[in-house]
Amino acid sequence: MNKDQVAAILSEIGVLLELKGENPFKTRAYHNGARTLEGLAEPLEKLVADKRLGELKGFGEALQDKVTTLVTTGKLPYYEELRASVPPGLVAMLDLPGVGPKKVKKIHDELGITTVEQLETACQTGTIAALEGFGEKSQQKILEGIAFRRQFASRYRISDALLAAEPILDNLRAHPDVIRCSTAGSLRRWKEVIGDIDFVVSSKDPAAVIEYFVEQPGIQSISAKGPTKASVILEGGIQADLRVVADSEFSSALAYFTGSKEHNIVMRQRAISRGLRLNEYGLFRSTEETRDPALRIDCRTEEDLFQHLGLDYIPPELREDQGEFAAAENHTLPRLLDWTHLKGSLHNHSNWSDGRNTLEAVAAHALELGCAYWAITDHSRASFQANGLQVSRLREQRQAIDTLNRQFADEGSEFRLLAGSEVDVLKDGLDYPDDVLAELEVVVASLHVPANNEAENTRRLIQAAQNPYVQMLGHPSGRLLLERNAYPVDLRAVIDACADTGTWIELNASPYRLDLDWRLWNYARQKGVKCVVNCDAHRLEHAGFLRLGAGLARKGWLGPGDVINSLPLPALRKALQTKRLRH
DNA sequence: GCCGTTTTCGGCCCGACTGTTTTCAGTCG
Repeated sequence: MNKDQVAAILSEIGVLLELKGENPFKTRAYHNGARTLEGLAEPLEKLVADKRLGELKGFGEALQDKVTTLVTTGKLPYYEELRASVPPGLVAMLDLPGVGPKKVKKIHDELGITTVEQLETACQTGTIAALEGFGEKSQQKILEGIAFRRQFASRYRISDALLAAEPILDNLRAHPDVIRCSTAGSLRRWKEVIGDIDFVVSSKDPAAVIEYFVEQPGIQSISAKGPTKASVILEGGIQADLRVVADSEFSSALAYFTGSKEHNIVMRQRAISRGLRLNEYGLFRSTEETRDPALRIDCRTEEDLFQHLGLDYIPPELREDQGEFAAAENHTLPRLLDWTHLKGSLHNHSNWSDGRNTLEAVAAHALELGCAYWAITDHSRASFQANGLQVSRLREQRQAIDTLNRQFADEGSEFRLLAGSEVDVLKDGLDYPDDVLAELEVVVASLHVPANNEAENTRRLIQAAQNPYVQMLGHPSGRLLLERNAYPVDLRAVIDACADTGTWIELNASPYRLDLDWRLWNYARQKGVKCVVNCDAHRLEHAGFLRLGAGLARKGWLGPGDVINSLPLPALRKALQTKRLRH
């Protein structure tokens, strides 16, 4: 068993003990142990073999024994017994908002409820509201939480869809009978959440391609298989549809299956107004329903298709009927950001707070990716749960960063870490005083504990934007895709305040966030507010989120000129100073 | 369950929110 597997089990033991009402310091010992293992620099097997587990902070006799057993035998009787003694439904209840271990325990102990379904029934009959410590509102909130989960049962974050789709696309592309192929649908439009994956392929031998498709690795079941289309369910539950067409039909099929529905309606209307007809089989010189090849206008590519309808090429990300037609007619579509324009990320964590990796490892990884800079913005002190930095540790970290940067300079490297903070936006202001913020190169202000009140949250974010040392607001809506809605906040008012104060807004590129939402970026751009595409990286591989964030920036009509971290380091340093110099 | 001694057990434990309370418990980040 490797360290991640062992850490997951320690963490689960912690959760199970919480549900049993164990001493909270004991449960925390397990959670702490899990986190220590996750951040381990050397192989856990070696540590166990050398009997050096006791050197780890927080590893006493009990944890050393349990981890040693897990690593050497792959099993732990204590864990298995514990797990058997707690109904799995209780663990699932913990995912509901406002429901923690104490409440689950009460629901279980007093009502004998062991599943989420039973809990739902108990809410509907008013049994939960009658429990001591609960009331109408908690009962309602639990019901809403259950409904929310059900509503998103077959929705997937774009990162998961890309991970499933790209290997299949690569395989299709390599197949000898495939002429052209692409993803389509919401995935190609780069929606943050998708329902299913669509592929469009052109081929002279559709049957061969269909056969090949349904035999791809990672397919759980085949739901439909015909001469030109097939549907499968992938492991993980995502449905994937393949449509095979003749190569002459490829551009119109691709446009048709890419959508959006609203975009396609306007496209067809434009065709009709020109005495043409557009459908998935082509663009035809007729207003009648037809597939007659003699009437088809030759459109080899989507570019041709748009051109025949009097439009510049509209990138798939913009096909939402959100103003792209007017811009394509007037030749004012923006030149969109490409993820290779990005030179680094300005909001990231290290193991000084809740990140997994050391400063050295983070810097080495960013350098290897070809970044010019990478900001370290660990949590501020109020984020206690994330091991937020007291001022003294913040200054200590700054020294460590300076030391690393001197090494880069000595080696002749242009790469630099930037010293910063993700400072909490608290009820009465920021978590560090201005003189401390002034010492930092990069300050991201984030609201982690919102009020249940739109005006109040809006006020706090605007106040944060007004601080001269805050260059940008982090994940301004607080949403977690498919998990939690945004907190109530008037984002247009916040954007206006950022425009007034010269504050940037983050496009948090974590697949759970993708926040600020793409729907608001065009508004922000028109107001002159700059975007920063940030990874919010907590481990090395999160640097890959830059690609996701760039996709969503494109969807928000942003070009390289709108995105601060497309600037090279000297220009970036200057931009970081702009707001401060005004004071 | 761990730590650090005051060498045998007490302390560990931020800040803010909601909802259920009438001064606080539970939850969350």
